[in-house]
Amino acid sequence: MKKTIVTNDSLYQYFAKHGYRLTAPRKEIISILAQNNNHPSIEEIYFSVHKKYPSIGITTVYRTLDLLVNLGLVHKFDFGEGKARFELIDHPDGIGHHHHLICVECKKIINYTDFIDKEVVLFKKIQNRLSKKYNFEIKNHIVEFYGTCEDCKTS
Amino acid sequence: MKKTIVTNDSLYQYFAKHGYRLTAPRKEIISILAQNNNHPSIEEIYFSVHKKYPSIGITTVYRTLDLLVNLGLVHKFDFGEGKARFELIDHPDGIGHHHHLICVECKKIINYTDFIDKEVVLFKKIQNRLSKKYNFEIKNHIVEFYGTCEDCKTS
DNA sequence: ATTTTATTGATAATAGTTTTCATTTTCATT
DNA sequence: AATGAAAATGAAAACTATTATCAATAAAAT
Repeated sequence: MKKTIVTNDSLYQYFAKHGYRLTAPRKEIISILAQNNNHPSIEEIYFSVHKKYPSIGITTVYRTLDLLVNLGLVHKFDFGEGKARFELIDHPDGIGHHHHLICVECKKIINYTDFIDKEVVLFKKIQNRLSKKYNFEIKNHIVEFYGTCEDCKTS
Repeated sequence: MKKTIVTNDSLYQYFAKHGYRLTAPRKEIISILAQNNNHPSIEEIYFSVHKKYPSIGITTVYRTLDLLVNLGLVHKFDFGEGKARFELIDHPDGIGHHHHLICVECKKIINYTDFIDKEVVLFKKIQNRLSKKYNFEIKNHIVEFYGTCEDCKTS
């Protein structure tokens, strides 16, 4: 799946502009996220990165994800499993953008893209108004439907 | 703030139907939630309930909230603070329904109701299609905009 | 009344995340 | 290229929200 990844150069600029450094472990973590749109957890990211960069510590993964969230490059999800999950933010109207159906029982997550167009058009409008009204710089949004999935309805 | 609270009787029926009992601590917890639309945390709920019902243990609060979420009466939020927050679910088109703006830095939460009508109309349509397509029983939805608030933009 | 089943509360255990701190790396400036 | 300042890293310890355990209690069914 193709993501609208920024080039290393412009990423570098972006980090520098905010006073941070685009180091090897950070690049590796971003690269893993770019290959993966299944909202991986810290542990999953850690293991993936570890293959290419065995010296990495899990603390760095935590810190990097935190940084990426604050830079507005990554979104942090909590689907009720007791651990966070992460995903690179595409342009909200770009390829790859999706919303979620979440089963409150088994925590299964379904990505859907139906209606995304209509949702995005509405949200763009809402976002403009809200950011002006509250002087709030909106970086991304999430939409989630909670309920019971096919498998858990019966049992 | 008025919530569309079910009466004790019908609540009782609802619990019974699912094989649960509407006990004193559970009633107290629900009552606290009904008075409070500021998404309280477990600890906050615990302290509130404790005033009226001092013998309650925090474990019961955890368990009850978990139950209420599974029954579809309460929504569990995670705003990135490392702890959950809860809120009674109103009818999605009813009074009190709101969406959120969340500051990724200071975790401040702004409830907004602007555009709720349009959002709700669209979501009702989406919800119908999704629940059929995925055979998923949707109980509620959330919409959240993430970004940087007024105060944190400058610093 | 009695039996069964669900619920409760205290405690202990778990797991995800954060803090601390000494070491290393990166970048800007010689 | 060498140096110094600032930022980033990794290991370990500390923290904290949440969950599991288990004996005691309360509620419903018989």
